Amino acid sequence: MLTDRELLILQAIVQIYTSDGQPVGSKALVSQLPMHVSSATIRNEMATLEEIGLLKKTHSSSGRIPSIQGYRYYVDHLLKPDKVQSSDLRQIRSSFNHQFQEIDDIVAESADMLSKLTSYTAFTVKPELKDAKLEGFRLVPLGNHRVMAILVTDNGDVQNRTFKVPSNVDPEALEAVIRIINDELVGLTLSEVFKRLATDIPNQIGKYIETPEGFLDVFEDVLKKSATERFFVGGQLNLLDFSKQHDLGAIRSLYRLMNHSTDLASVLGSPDQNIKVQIGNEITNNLLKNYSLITATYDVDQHGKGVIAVLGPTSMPYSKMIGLVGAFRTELARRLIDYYHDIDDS
Amino acid sequence: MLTDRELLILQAIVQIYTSDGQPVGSKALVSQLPMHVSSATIRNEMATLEEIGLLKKTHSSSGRIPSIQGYRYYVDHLLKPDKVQSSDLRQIRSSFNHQFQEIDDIVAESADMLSKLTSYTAFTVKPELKDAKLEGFRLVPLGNHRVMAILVTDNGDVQNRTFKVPSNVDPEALEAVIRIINDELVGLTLSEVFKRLATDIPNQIGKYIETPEGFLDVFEDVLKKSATERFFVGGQLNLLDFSKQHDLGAIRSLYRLMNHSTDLASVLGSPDQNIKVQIGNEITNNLLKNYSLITATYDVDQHGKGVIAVLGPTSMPYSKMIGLVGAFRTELARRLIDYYHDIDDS
DNA sequence: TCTTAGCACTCCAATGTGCTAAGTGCTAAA
DNA sequence: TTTAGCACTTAGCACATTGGAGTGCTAAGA
Repeated sequence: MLTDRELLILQAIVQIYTSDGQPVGSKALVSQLPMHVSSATIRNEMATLEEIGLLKKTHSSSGRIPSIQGYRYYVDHLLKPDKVQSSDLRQIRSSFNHQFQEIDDIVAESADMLSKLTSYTAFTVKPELKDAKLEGFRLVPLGNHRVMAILVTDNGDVQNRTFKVPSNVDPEALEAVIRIINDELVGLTLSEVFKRLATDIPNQIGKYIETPEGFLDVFEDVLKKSATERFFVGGQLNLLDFSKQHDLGAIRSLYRLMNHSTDLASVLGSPDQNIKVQIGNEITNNLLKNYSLITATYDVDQHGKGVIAVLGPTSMPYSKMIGLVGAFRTELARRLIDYYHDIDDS
Repeated sequence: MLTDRELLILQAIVQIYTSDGQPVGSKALVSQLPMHVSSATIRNEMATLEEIGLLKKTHSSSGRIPSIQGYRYYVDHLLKPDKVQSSDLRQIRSSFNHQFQEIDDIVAESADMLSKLTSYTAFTVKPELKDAKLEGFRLVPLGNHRVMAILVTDNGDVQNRTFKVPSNVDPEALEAVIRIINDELVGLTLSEVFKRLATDIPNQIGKYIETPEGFLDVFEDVLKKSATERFFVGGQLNLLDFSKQHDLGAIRSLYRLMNHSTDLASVLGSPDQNIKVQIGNEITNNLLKNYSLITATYDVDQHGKGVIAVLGPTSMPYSKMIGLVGAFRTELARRLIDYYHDIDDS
């Protein structure tokens, strides 16, 4: 069990180190602490904190910096989120103050905004579609045997994809197929749609089209697209600033990671209600073991839940960041609820 | 006028420097030249070449490196394009050997491929659409007063955008508008379409919709999208490798440049038939004054012309790069002609 | 007149040295 | 338990030293 003074020292070291990046020595710390003790005393306390594993040194005579466990302890027990600066709040609100035509625009804009506010790299994930219902499916002939497939879900998402149909498929058959899909699939949730596509639908369609597989591929493609295109990244370049390692190979892999939606999905993980802080090697992905990740869900009522996240150095100012992420997610949720409100009512 | 020996020396220096990156000294050069002369002779020749402005030193007692003019002279008079390696050619062809559904996929893939082959940053630009004709325009109602506008041009390009219509617009009015557009605009070139949109079309539409401006905006948006989304970039991260300057600000601006289509348009310039090499400050954009840019057009017959480009260090191996770019553009053109062939015939 | 060996000179890059500032651990006294 | 004092460690910086690769110049030879 830690004494009050040890807690104070740990807290001070985390705060100082995360704000100026320099290891904290005993003398410097004396002036920053509320009570008056000598530097020697601090040294002793530091030594015990190091023994416990909450602090470490960069070299044998250096000041102390928090270890992963030190950050962990700080985040779990000592931190209280900063109130977000009113200028930041104003900036968020004004950037949300546009007329957006599509959700994607809002969520993409959010990633940029969040990265600007934090000066780290930010991720945003659209509200999950799993429970969304298929609201409409259209095939629009574009001439020359090309067709655009459009899929609309009840939470306003629109996906499309063009493809070619074999020249032996006649327009009436296509009409019939659309009718089947509209009759059988519209109104179901997307996961149910997937199930049906794997079971009875191919047979029904097979009556009209000789090789239904190709056609179903298109349908699945569009569905998959709406699953994979949920991820947005902002401030990718900021990584260059806060990533001290100048190992180009590592940075390159990171960029690849950030642009690969399935990898991102596994990193951002399954949303729970709280703001989650993962520090260093606590992050599942090995590439990120020298960074910290703050994730939070946002809740758009009946339209599902999405995720926002900030990736920065382990030495980030956690209290500020957590405050910011917390404020941002409520603003984003509010904006999206507005958006859906407009759609539903019009 | 340069003597044969001076030419040989210039050529050798460019080749050595572009392959190993080290300034070339007189002694090292002796062993690389076909004839036998002493290092002192080389030194004399180098001095005159420096006087003319084709070589320069990095410091007073360093070996020589080519100046911008030196590269220029080399590229204009001494270089002959390398034959492209058969492994590279195989790689290009195999990557083109897929079934692509959209031109964009082919052109985007090209940018990646070209950057991989060169290990520099590559740009590809879709064939120009200016003379393309509007082949079809559709408005597809998606429910909840949302509509998707789809625009098809005769060279196979498909653009789309969803938007909301005011709730006081009734479906029949929309039908009427589509009919007007199909009757009046389909078949015209895009530039003619733009003209009509600025003149008489608003009046005609005004009969059916109270505020035609919003609607026309959408139309223009879609047209603009097809103009701005012509640019693809591959291997952006390679910039980190070959850009020796570790000035993060500069790199950041470069990334911004690469993702800003109008800036890119001005950098890549107007295509002419030859492969064009711009070296250092010959490039119009100041940010690129420490790089070299190789641009080439590719010709897809009646479907227009596009551009490919490679951005690398001024000390790039020009003969290899020019050979590669030359081969690549013919392969790309061939692949696109195939693509259009499939569309037109089906 | 062109080429070449020889030599003095220049500069970079690597290495080593010395110093300082900031830090530590330990000990003994308060 | 706290503190002052002291010996010790290390990073970081400024500075000097050195070796090597290169140059330009000169004078002699072809």
